[in-house]
Amino acid sequence: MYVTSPVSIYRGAMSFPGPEDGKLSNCASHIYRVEAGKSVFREGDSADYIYEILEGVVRSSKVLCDGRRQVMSFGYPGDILGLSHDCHYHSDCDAVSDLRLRVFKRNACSVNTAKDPAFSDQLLKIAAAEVSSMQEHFLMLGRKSAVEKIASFLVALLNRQGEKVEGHICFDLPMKRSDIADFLGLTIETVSRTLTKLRKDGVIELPTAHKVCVVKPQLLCELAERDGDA
Amino acid sequence: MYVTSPVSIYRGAMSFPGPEDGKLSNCASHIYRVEAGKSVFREGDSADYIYEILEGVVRSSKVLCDGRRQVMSFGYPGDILGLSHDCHYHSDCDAVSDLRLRVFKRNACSVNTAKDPAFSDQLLKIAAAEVSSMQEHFLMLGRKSAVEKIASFLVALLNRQGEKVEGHICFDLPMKRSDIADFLGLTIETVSRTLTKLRKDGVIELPTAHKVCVVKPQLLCELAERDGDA
DNA sequence: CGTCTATTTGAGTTAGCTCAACCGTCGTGG
DNA sequence: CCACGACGGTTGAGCTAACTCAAATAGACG
Repeated sequence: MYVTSPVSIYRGAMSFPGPEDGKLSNCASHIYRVEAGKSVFREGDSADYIYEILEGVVRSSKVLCDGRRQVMSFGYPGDILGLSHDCHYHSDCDAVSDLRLRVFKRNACSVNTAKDPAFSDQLLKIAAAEVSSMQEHFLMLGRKSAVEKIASFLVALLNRQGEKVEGHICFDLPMKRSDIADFLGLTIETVSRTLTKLRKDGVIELPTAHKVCVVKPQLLCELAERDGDA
Repeated sequence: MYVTSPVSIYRGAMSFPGPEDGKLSNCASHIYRVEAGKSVFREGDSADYIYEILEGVVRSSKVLCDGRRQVMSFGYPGDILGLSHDCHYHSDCDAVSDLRLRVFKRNACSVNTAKDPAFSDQLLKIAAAEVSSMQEHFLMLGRKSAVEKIASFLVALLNRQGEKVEGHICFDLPMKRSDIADFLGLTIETVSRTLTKLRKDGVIELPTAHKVCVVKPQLLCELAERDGDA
């Protein structure tokens, strides 16, 4: 019933309806590059900037004191990072791949970056959409099996990133298995085993560990919703 | 490290920093009552109104086609219900107890209820706070044990609702066990067993099934973060 | 070629689930 | 007034999906 993207729309962060570069362009901005593996900002940092992803993939996460981690979202081009209701960021944000970001300076401790009603309204819409998609993620974390979680994740990436390659729909899986595990509330072993199972069942192919080709998209979608046993 | 409220701030919905009645009062509004057990709105309904809870507790949830349910949040007085980025609500919303709501009419399909920049900015702040607190819930759903989940839940209610009663801090638990289970991603049996365990360990008392007295708040907070075995 | 890290695979364990029985409370109707 | 049924909550017993621990394999890089 709800196979809407449980990825990409989950950042620590807000999402644009589409990668419509320039929506925020009425504000002073400049371009910022971040190398894969480096941090964009940390939880608790002064939230001085809002970022729009132009290129690359980011990971937004939180950690418990004992090291357990929850990845909140993966951000893709078009997504917005760094909205906060107070002066500080509320999650860590790291570059999964090399990034190109557009940076907007915030006004002191205001949520908005500028006293521009249209801009504020745009951010509100983004925030409301964000809440809505986070709710999908709740369903996944709380109520889905490992197979359903992995399938849902792949379907989301497929919808966001998929490209036709000789009959199959393929996409990159730039993040590590541990990132996927922490996103779905699983262990790396379970992620690996489940991907292997989907491969053996002929649902997907894994040309490399970071490349997925979906052989049976229909079946994958069904698995995302109900834990079929075929 | 993060024992901030994983409840109440999670509605399908947005939250006020505090129960500051009247913040939205620049808009036409009236009062609406809903009986315990009745629905306020359903997922997919036309999102014509935004609600502020004046009295009572609401449950916001989503269901999968096979009936599995995830409760997103419980809303308490001061919380805002019904924000949407498009024309429809994105979760079901039901009265856990008798409600008194303040109702605001939305303008067509705009997120905002009125062309009022200050109001819009207020909603944005609420939405950003909402996102931030939903992230805490992610950590809980994805990474915490049953004891930690229940303890976190009780701590959140304690912070929001707790009142001193002869030494202990007590509060109501108006929702059913199944609501708690669907909120925490557990079964009713596990919720019941875990509450019993906390009672037997002397952490809490349960005068009735819907009343909690916290005997050892400090210990409860520790359990909320790390699954101690005492 | 060797080292380091990521991933996969295997074997055994367990937290939480399922199924089932039981109990208490409350409202209804004889 | 009491019997009865419905519903919500608790408790028990056994099962299983996912976890933990451990080892093997595969790339990536100097």
